[in-house]
Amino acid sequence: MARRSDHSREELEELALRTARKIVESEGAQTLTARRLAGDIGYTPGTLYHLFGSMDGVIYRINAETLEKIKEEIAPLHKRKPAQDIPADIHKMAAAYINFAHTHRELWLLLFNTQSAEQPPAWYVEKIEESFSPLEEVMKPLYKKESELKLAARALWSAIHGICYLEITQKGPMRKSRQNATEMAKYLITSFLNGQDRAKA
Amino acid sequence: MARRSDHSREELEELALRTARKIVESEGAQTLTARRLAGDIGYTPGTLYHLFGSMDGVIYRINAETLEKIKEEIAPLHKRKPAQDIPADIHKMAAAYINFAHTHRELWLLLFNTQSAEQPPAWYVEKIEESFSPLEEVMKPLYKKESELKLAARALWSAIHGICYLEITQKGPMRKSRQNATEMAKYLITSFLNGQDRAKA
DNA sequence: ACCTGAACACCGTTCAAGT
DNA sequence: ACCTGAACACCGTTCAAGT
Repeated sequence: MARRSDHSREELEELALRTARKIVESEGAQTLTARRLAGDIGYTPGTLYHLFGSMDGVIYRINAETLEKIKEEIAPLHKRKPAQDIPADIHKMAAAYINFAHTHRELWLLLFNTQSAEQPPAWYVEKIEESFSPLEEVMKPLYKKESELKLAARALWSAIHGICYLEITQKGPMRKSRQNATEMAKYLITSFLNGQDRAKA
Repeated sequence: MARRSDHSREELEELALRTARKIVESEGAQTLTARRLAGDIGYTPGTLYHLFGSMDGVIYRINAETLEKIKEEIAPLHKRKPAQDIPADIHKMAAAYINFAHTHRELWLLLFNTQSAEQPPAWYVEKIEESFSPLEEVMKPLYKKESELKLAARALWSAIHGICYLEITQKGPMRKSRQNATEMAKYLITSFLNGQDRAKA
């Protein structure tokens, strides 16, 4: 059995989170249990509670990392230097989001398809808002009013997410095919942006 | 203890499903367990496996009922007699959907926020497709090509669902307020339909 | 044939006791 | 202070045995 001298608290937390993420990625969210995780890192369940407070605490930490990764995948697609093609940037972001959900299916499901008993901590809610900011930034030039920007960006983001979610979970009316979610998102974004141009004209 | 003479198989199934739905509605999906449900109807867990095969089997049956209810709430909002105001019908359907999710929160979460180990049975997949048909029907006059109708209807439905889902689960970037999901859906639908008109013109 | 009841192999979580 | 290990109160599921 491992002893406290083996790792500092920080090292132990990192080891636990890395191992937990590996379990989820390779065997799904269902197999991430306190006993399994503790066993894999050579400690007992009690240690996890000492470090993270609860299993939900572990999950929030993993999900925060996943949100960070999503943001990293999406943010660079906003090229601000040359003459901006905003619709193209939005299309790229949506495609990157859908692609992330497919390539990191289990982590993405842990993020969106898990219900925890606890209320999410404030730092986690903040992470959610951050992960979403790149789209709002790209869309900024399209709106004069801050309130309309927020409404439009959130509505569009939720829409893209919904298309992705129903495809991945197979809980909506659509066939199993990766092409479809991307295609739907493309169609939706194009129509949405067209409609907004028109409303302004 | 109850005996087989007390109920026919059909009666017993109905009793179990009615009781299960009541448990979910009043105490959430988490409290629906085999032992709890069996206890509430005066039988043992084994009986539930005899009737439904598994707890997932029970959940699919409840979810099928919920899909039926959703369809019932949404279908009548399509008034086909007078001069049709298709956008108005779509707005009403979205509002009804979002309203259902709020008034039947726990049943709606059981439908969309639960991951089962089993593959959904064919009759359940059929139910999903059916529940979604009213929107496709309303949108039909807007499209010449069947394939575009399908793409547009599914994209829009998924989008509305996504807006609703992220509000209810609080997993997306938005504040807690019922007004917001409805408002976002309104904005999205209006822009989407505007954009499609324009693409056709 | 229908249903039980006990068992199997697990859960999340807590906390006195050890080092 | 850190971690254990045992306990508490549960899970879903199976299946021989009873009626």
